[in-house]
Amino acid sequence: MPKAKYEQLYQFLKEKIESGEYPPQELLPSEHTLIAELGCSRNTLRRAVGELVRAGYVQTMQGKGMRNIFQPSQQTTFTLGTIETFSESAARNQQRGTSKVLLFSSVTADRKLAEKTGFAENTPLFYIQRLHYLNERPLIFNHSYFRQDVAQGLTREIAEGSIYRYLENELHISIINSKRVVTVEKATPLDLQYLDMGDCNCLAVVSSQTYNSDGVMFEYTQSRHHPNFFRFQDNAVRRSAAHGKSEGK
Amino acid sequence: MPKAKYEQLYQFLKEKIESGEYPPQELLPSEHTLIAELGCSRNTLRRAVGELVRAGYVQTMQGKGMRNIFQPSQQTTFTLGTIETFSESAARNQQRGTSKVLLFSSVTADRKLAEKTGFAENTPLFYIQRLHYLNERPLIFNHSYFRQDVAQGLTREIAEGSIYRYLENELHISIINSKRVVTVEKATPLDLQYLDMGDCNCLAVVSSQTYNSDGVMFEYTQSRHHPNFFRFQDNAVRRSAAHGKSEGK
DNA sequence: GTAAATAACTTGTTTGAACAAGTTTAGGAC
DNA sequence: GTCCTAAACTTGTTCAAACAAGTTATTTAC
Repeated sequence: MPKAKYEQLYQFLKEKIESGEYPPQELLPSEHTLIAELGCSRNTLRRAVGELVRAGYVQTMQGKGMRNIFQPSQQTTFTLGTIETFSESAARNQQRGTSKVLLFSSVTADRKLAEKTGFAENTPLFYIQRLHYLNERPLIFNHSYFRQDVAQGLTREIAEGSIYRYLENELHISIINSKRVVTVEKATPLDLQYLDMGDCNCLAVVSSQTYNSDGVMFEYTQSRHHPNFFRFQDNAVRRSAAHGKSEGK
Repeated sequence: MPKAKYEQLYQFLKEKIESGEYPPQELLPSEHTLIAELGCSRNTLRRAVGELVRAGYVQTMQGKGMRNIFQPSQQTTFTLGTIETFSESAARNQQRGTSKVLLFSSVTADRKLAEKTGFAENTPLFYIQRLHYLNERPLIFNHSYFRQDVAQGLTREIAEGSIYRYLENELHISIINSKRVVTVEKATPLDLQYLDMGDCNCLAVVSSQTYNSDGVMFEYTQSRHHPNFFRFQDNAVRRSAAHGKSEGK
């Protein structure tokens, strides 16, 4: 449902690449050709191409062209750069995700909690513990804190479903961006109790601070992932690199 | 040394934000104002702003403006979206990084190694084990594989210094992009031997496949990070989100 | 005073154009 | 043939303009 033309072009080219319509490791048609083919301006095409580069589908080289570098192993559970809920991500991978609320409570941020989460001291918060299952396996143990004055009317029943749907559709809060940090931590007794971790004593922890359109951080969530099923993907682009000389053929 | 104007504007605004010249949590001057102030076109300014958004410095809201959401805890050891060598990253954090080559050898990819790395079977490779220290502490155990036909003339002496400097400056190879995956793995006896991990039996593993301008993957590196010192940072932006309504003041 | 309509902002998208810079191809001198 | 040069590509950057869409402030009608 993207209405922006550059989003449509991005999706269109992405699907053509994924389906193998453009031969792997080969150059795509030039900008000039694509513009004529797709009926758009150069700027709009380049915007779509820029996203393909960031997503790791193509690499562009000044003077040469753009090369298809897609490899079909890319479908993974988690992607970077976008905010996705657990259920959205599960659906995208055609797997069944379910969630269980272990705890729904109200707390006030003390010094220690304020330090950890980034909320101001004495802020009234909802504290929610949730367990996420993928195909009946408990994989993620979630600790979430929501500002009570922003997430007004949040209940345990809502948390059983989708909190974000409530925030966006009912409260009309717009989620803008989320700062995330991935670390590795020792497992707590609680982790060991709920996640079936075998003999691993560490897990992957994704801490995220989420902001709304007023610039206030309204959510802090710590997602503790089962080590064997955690996978974070990224494509890095070398900035302002001198491009290589041709080697002929 | 960035010559592109939008890069200069990005750096300029980034530094102004970091130094507190723009008040935190407040709106920055409007595009119109900044254009007049900086002497550039709207497109060029917006390109710089787009990078600030991706880097998590500002959030933009249609109709409202752009808000400074920088928080000074952002200087960490590793960043996403860019390719940095260990020494570059250490220097940026004003810490002393040293490296030691544990093994320099030639191998040929068998089926298992080909499966793991993504190289074709029977590809001649350099296999290098390196240990990276930060402030005398061993933190990263690196397993690198380089295609011999691309990294011609690579020696143990070069690996003691900077491999990338050799590839870029001597061989004139241009590194374009790198696909990375972060996972958590059980520590091997080798990990335990070299990294002082205490009672943790898992570590963070960053596997990366790096491509040159000919689209050939010439490097596969598995970086095994000490769990207590691993930190991966990211800023996610909610795509095509409906922006929130004003709440007045 | 209140509320609706309007104007004046803000950022978001798209187009067109020109030039810069890197690569490949074609042609010419020898 | 070889080598150099020039032309014809390619992508990269910057500018200018117009309109769309969301928000805020102002004006107008009652």
